[in-house]
Amino acid sequence: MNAKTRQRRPAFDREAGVAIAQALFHERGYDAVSLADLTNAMDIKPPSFYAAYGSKAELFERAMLRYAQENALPLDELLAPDRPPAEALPALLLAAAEQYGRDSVLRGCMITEGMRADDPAARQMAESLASGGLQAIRAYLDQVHPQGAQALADYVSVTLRGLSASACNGMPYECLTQVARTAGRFIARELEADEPTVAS
Amino acid sequence: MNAKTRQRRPAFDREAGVAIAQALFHERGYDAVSLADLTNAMDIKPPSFYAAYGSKAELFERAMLRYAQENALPLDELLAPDRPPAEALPALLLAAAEQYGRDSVLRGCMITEGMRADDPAARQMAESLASGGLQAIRAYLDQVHPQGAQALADYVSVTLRGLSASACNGMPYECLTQVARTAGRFIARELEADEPTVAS
DNA sequence: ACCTCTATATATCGACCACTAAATAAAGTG
DNA sequence: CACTTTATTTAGTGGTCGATATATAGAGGT
Repeated sequence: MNAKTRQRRPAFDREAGVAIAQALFHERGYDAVSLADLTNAMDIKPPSFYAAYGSKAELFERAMLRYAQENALPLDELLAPDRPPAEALPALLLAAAEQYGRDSVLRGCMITEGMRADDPAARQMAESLASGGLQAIRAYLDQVHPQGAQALADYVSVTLRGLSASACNGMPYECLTQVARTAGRFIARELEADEPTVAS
Repeated sequence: MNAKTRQRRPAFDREAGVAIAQALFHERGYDAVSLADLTNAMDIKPPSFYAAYGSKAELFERAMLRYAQENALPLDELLAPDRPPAEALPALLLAAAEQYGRDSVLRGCMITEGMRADDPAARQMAESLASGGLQAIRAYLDQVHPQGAQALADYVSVTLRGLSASACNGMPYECLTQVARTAGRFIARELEADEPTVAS
């Protein structure tokens, strides 16, 4: 028999596959990454893919969770309750802009952009993850700036979305950070207008 | 022969088809609207579609042009050269927020969101159309506020993108307009800090 | 009435989509 | 070693994608 017998690779690293998927989904978005893209990048066949991850949407969720653990902004530190909002919010915006524009290929916030997927399941996963961050901002502002907390949180949310979308469309790093500094300066000025001096 | 002979409708209204396509593309985005969606909504068959519009991407361009003519913000009036930027830019942001959140189904800016299409041709068409609006903002600021015109234009651009993306993801009308007013107030405060009184 | 031209209808096209049934090679277990 | 389990392989599923070849029905001119 000169017919070459079927060969089989050893089991592939599932966590490494999640990392590969994370990069692909972040770079192109959920809908633009096909199963063939994923299996080619991981060098596996579709049945191995489904045995390991269940479905494209489930892998997307694992990839977003991995992104959140590795790349999410340290909201606990940025929005520490003892930090004044006139300092914390500008720092948050600047940190976001720096991360969104740092890498030339992985641009914007993977979770924010994941909320625009055409697939409803993938979109809800992203929205669920994103709501956690927004709630953290809201909770921080409820503590340190109760009057107008919702309005400020909404302003920050819209600005973060604009930064992520602009980063995805190629706005350069310096431009993103300058916009973030501008918005941060605006916020600080607004807050200092309300409370020029500390109470105690 | 009892076989029913093939029937043929009279020629369909091509401009009405563009209007239908405009609504579909605006509501769901370029990639999420299929040929079958378009031909079903127009009540025509694919060959009629291609005879009339050439391709899905060409129809998307016609739909965006129609959107620009009908729904685009009146930048000429909003950014009239004799209007002070502390008044014009807040008005621009508020007008955008009102339009992006007015309709419950046609949300956000069709052109801004079109820039996120997976199809490169469709994306470039949208980017080309959007650059016109950004250039108008930039040209206005070069005239009325030459120092820091680019930074202000970038800030406005990012805010507009954030408003459009937030509108698409369901942020309510009142929330969008409040954020726009907040950003407008920030801009006005910044400009009045630079030029507290008029020179002449 | 006859012919011409255009736009329609039928019926696909090949490519790609996410996903899977059946067979088999490797790894684990006694 | 023999046996079971697990994960891989090959080879496909049915469906949808954007786009089209061919035939024919209608409109208009003469």
